[in-house]
Amino acid sequence: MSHPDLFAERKTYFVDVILPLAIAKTYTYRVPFELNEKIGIGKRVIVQFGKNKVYSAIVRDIGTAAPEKYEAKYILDVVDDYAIVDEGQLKLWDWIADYYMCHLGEVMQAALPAALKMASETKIVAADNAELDRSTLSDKAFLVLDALDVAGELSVADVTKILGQKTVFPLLKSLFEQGFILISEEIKERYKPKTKAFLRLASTYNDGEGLHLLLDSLNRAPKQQDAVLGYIQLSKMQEHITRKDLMEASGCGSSAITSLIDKGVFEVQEQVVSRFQGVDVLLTKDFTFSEEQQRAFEEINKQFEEKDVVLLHGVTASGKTQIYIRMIEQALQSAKNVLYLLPEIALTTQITERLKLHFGNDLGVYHSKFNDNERAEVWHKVLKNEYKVVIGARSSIFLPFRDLGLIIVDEEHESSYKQYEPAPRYHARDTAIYLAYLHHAKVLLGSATPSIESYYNAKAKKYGLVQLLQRFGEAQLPSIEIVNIAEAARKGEMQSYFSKTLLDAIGEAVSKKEQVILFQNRRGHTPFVQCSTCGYVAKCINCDVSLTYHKSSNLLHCHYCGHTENTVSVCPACGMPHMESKGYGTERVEEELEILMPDLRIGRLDLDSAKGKHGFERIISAFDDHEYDVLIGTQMVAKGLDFGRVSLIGILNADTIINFPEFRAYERAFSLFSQVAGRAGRRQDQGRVIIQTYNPGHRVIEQVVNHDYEGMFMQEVTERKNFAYPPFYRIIRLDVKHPDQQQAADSAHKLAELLRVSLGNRILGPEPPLVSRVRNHYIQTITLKVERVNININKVKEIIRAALTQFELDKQNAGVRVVIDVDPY
DNA sequence: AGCACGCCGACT
DNA sequence: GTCGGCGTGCTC
Repeated sequence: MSHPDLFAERKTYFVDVILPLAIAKTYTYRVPFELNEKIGIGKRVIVQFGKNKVYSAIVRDIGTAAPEKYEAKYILDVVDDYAIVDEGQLKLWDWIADYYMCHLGEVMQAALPAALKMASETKIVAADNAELDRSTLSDKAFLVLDALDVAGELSVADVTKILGQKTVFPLLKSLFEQGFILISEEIKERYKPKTKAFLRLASTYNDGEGLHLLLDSLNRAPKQQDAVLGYIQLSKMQEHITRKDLMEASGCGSSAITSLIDKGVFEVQEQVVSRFQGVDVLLTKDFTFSEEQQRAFEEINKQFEEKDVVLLHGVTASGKTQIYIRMIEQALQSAKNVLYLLPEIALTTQITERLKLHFGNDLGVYHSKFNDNERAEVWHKVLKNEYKVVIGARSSIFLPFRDLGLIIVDEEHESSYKQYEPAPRYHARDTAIYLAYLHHAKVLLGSATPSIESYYNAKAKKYGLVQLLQRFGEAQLPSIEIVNIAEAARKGEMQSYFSKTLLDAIGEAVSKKEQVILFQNRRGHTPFVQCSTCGYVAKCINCDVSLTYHKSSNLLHCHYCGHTENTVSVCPACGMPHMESKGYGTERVEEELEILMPDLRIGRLDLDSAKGKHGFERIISAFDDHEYDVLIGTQMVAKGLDFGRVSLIGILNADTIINFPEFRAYERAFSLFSQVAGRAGRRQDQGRVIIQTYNPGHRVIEQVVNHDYEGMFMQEVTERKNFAYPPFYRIIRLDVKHPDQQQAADSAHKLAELLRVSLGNRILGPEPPLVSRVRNHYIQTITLKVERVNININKVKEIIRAALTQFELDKQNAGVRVVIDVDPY
């Protein structure tokens, strides 16, 4: 039977696709007739690109005009039955590529979890799912699984060979979705989540009849009967029943239960349980607002009537989280979805647990410590609108939201919202504001120490502003004391890196069974080793930085490229055996404190100790369980963690942070110290903070002591205005990189001149950055400062693009890489 | 990003 | 004489 009208309708379609590559253009492919029905914007298609590379690309546009200058290749297949990104998301991608001056393909790379980006070199492995039924599978699927059993791991290209066909993605996709295979990324997990074994009655006995039969059959085992009856009783009251629960409730012993498990009456189910159960007393499911919170909540809503963005400036422990929860509930009531953004590091902790308590299965969590299969799963659930609320880190702005009503950006000032490497170098807070605009949603920014930009926008009435300047309940602001290190040393009151004041305070706190956090923003043992005879400093062979000694590995580490080398006792430059350790990182602080106070139980939290999927949580929960008296850490300890028993915070050396040569140094120091200080005394007692410094009179120190955010802000604003920094100017940074120092300098110079033609003295540099060589590439930085008013930033970007095109045309700049960072942090 | 094509040095 | 170094340009 033929359908003539259908044939008459047969059109040839061409699709523009986004490839997951750093390429400027989209590429046009031809759609074979048999795929006409399946094609759609936002679906993945399999295309060959170049000689023998196959990618999954995203359809961006569909048209009917054939390209004139070349013969379009056919798309090989359509992977998806439904679009995995919608047009709104594609608009967001466009915006990011345009605003942050990168390629669409790079945005796609950042946006999609790897499991949705299958390419020919992607590895697949068999899932650990022996009980899955293979009998319904097609011959081809069977063949793939068989091969996997033998080889353990296959690349997509291998599968192509095995099957002798080009289009394997739909098959792999269906195997992935049925749980037969995993897309290999991080399947190895070092630390298992905490699980508990629960009992469940086998499903055959779940109905009345089955149960009767069971009880009859247990006639001669009264204890087992009791156990089953006890289970039935318990299951009416609680969802999860442990062996222990059942033994207590039914009065029967362990052996009766074991027999029942052996008989298959009970099934044992391992369930992941939270490590943070019952930590929080402030936040039970039905909390009541303080008057202050109620006022803030109402105020936010009022501001939202006029403003799309509201900044909630609330001191630490003022109860912002409760307000967020109310805001979320409110959005859900109007059937809107919510995105709650947090910095990566704060996310792995208590807040997630609290929100879980509140929103249960309506809550999705998304961050980089999830392996890729988990991320793909969240993606699909968001797509199907199964989550009402998503809590996530930076990259969760890319999830395929349906109908966002509210985006919360918590810890709005956090620099980790900005992605450095690789492109897209986007700022999740700023991107979230655009995302909200696309959804006609509202944005609530929250911070105890707002970024200068956001606070400025609030003061300028661009954003709404709501302040919450009292701590919740009884909690008081901590008292902050300053110790002048130079003076203490003169009086002989310094032992190693600790003043007498600090040591006494530690002793006192610990004797009261309270806990202490010590803050030293440097990891490793010794930041550099130097020869005391000739001044030689051990440096990285690839980068222009000193090597940090790590005691745990007994190696010198480069924190920029990861290079390590052996330690030396004899100076390689002058041959004298006078290599000395200079400075101190967290490892050394730990070591010294152990010597001074041997009875202390000391934990350490830094990038090194928090490695692995659950490394961070392991340390945090150990500290929370009071397995340590003291936690020594880098800025990781500052991020949104609440510990009820911490009464003392020590900042060992404030000066390294304050004196960091960067225009945001004071702002950062202020917020970092305030955040760290905020960890002290979150309950009734006033916490105590001790800051050791060589500059006790420094204005930032004084502002921290006086909790004077406003003062810090006013002074910063004045300086930023005088020296042409944000929020008054935009900054675009261009890093010119080349393995040869002279080449990097020459090319950077040329590029700067090209830019100056139109942009004049808005162009600064080139000059070598703080670390002028990384991974054997020399760097020259050109900085562009553009007024916020009266200048069309898009024109400026056009000028930059034109200059870059011209720059690349010049053969003398061959091999030079230019990295653009818009709004660098 | 990958990969082929292409033009100059140390080897069978 | 060739194998192979990675510089340059293209991929629908």
